[in-house]
Amino acid sequence: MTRQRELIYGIVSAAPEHRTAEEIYDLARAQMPSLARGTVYRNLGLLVREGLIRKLEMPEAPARYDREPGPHPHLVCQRCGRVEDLATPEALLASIQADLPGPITGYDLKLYHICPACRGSGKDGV
Amino acid sequence: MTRQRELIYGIVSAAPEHRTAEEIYDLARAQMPSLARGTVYRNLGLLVREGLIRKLEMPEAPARYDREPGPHPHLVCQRCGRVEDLATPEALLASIQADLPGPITGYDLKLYHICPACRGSGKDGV
DNA sequence: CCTCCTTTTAGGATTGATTCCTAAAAGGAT
DNA sequence: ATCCTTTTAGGAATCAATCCTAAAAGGAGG
Repeated sequence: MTRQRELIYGIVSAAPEHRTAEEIYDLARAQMPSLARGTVYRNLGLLVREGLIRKLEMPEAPARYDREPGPHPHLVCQRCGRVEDLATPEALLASIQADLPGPITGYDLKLYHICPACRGSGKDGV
Repeated sequence: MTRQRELIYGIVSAAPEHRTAEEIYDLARAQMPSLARGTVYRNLGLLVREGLIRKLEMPEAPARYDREPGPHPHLVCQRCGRVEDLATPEALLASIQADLPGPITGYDLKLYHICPACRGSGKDGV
């Protein structure tokens, strides 16, 4: 485990934020200025493949990384892109699975809303 | 409504396939060889904004377009990328909504599996 | 079927997230 | 310290998607 990978994993696993690769790159460079962008992408991919973190593809926006690798739904703000974790609706998935012929190997459930912060300000935000 | 837009909408709405912009571009050019790729993208975006079709963002792959604009889950093959529509699990969504403070403005549920065709062939496919 | 004005198109350049490439540096046994 | 493997830095390359611009097409009056 190189210092670079440890730093990157530390940033993702330390907080519940779901950051983009670029945000992680900026935070990491504050501690290791020579860190290359490609190294961040490669290590994030590695950590995902090892099952330590999870990658969240976002519509019309860069992917975000979740320190919680297990499957669970996400609540996404349509304005600012902020993401929150939700509890897995076991019953719902079981009932859907019951109607299907083959096994479900994974799922991705995103629920969209306008977060309190964005609802407050009348602005259009990101 | 220009001939180009009618052609593009016709291709998406005619079949239950969930095609990529590139596939739609190829099919459309068979009938109108001068059609530009940018025109396909612009019109697909327009049709989505008008609510006539729906855009499906796919992980690590180009977006696909669904002739059914209403919200519903999708069953996605992890090998070949083929997409099928599923019925909306009203109860599931209602129970999730009940636990949240604000209104859900939309959702995206993808269930992953290996489709029968891909399961059959032992191959690695796309 | 002219005219004028607005919208759309073709074609190609551009963008932006992400991946790939290569020589140099770091790991990490022994 | 040595040797071999893995990883990194830095920058080029990729690719879906968007943007740009001059030319073409709509289309409302007449």
